[in-house]
Amino acid sequence: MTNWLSDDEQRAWRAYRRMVLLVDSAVARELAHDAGLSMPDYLVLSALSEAADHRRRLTELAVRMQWSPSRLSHHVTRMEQRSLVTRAECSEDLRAAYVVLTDTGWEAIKAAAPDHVRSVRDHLIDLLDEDEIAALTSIGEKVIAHFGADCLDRPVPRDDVGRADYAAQSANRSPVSSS
Amino acid sequence: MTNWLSDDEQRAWRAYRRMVLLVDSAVARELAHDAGLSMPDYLVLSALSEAADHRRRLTELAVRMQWSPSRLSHHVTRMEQRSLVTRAECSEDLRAAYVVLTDTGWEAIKAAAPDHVRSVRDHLIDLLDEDEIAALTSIGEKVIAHFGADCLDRPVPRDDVGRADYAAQSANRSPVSSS
DNA sequence: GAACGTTTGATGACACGTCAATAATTCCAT
DNA sequence: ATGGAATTATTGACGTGTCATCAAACGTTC
Repeated sequence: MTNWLSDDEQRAWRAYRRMVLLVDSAVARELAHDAGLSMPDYLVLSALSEAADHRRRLTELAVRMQWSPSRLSHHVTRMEQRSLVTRAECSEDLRAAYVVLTDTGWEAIKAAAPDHVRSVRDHLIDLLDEDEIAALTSIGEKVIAHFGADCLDRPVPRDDVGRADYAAQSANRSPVSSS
Repeated sequence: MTNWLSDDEQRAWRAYRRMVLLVDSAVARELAHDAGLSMPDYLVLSALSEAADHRRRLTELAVRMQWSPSRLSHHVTRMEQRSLVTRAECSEDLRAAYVVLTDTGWEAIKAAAPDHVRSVRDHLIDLLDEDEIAALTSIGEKVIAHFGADCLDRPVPRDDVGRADYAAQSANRSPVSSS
C-alpha cells in the first residue's frame, strides 16, 4: 500500500524539480556563453582557487565536491587538455597526485566569476526576499543534515582545520567564489 | 565592480546546490537500484502513462518535459532498444511520430512508482514540515514564474485543455505519478 | 621481509545531453 | 500549383557522468 504524495506534496516536488531544471540550465548556459566553462569546470577551478597553493589532492577534492574519484579523474583529464589545470606528483605518497591550477585556469576563473555571480543573482537569489533566502537556507541545510556529516559543504579534513580560505567569498581576495 | 553574494546569500546558494546534488543523486541511485530505470526513463514513462492512449507526439512530449527534441529522440531510441516504448507513425501528419508505452514499459512504471515515491519522501518531502513544504512550493513557483509562462509545469496545449489526468496523482488510477 | 588488505588513481564501456546539420513533410503566399 | 518558409523528427560528433575493473603504492601483521 503506497503512501502517495498529497496534492500539496506533489506540487512542492514538481516545483522543486522544475526550479532546479530551470535555474541550473540557465546558469550553466550563461556560464558557457560568457566564459566558455561548464559548471563542473567552474566548480573545480573554484575549489582549486580556494586552496593554499592552488592545488589539491585528487581524493581530497573529490570528497569535498562529493564527486566520485572516477568522475574527477575524467574531468581533470579533459581540463588538462584545455590547459586549465595540470597534474603534479606527490612526493610523500607515490600513489597520490595533485591537481594544480594553471595560469590559464586562474585567469579563466577570475574572468568568469563576476558574470557567474550575476547569473546566480538573476535567476535565483535576487528573486527571493530576505525571508525566502532564510527559508531556502534552512530547508537546504535540513536536507543536507539528513544525509549525514559526510555531506556537509565543508567536510574539512582533520589536518586541514584552521585554514580560513572559505570565509573569503564576499571580500575580493584570492579565492574565487564557488557560488 | 561585482556585486558579490553576501554571507547569507552565499550560504543559501551553497545549501541549495548541495541539497539538489544530494537529493537528486540519492533518488536516482535508488530508482536505478530498485527498478533499473534512470530518472529520464521514469519521467518519460510517467508522462506516457498520463496520456490518453499511452502515447504522445514527440514534440508535444518534449515541450511538456522541457526537453530538446533531440534529447527526447535520443532517449526514446535508447528506451526502444529496451522495449520500454515504441514509435508509431501518425496518420494525420507524416512528419510526426508517436511514442507509445509498451506493456513492458507499463509494467515497469507501475512497479517503479511506489519505491520512487518512498524515495522522494525519504530524502525530501518527509524531512520538511507543513510550513517548509509551503515555503519550498512558493519559492519554486516564484522562480519558475520568473522564467515565464513557457516554463510552467503544465503547459497544456490548447487542444489538450480539459483532460484531467494530472489530477489523478494521489488516487490509485492509471496515470502514474511523475513525482 | 613476504603476504595481505587498503588506499589512490586511471581506464574502458556505456548512458546521457547538446549542438549543428539534415531530411521529409506541411503550410502559405502568390 | 508552385516555391519558399516553418514544422517535425533524426543523426553524428562531442563533452559529460557512472559503474566496474584494474594497477600501483602503501602499511600492517606475522
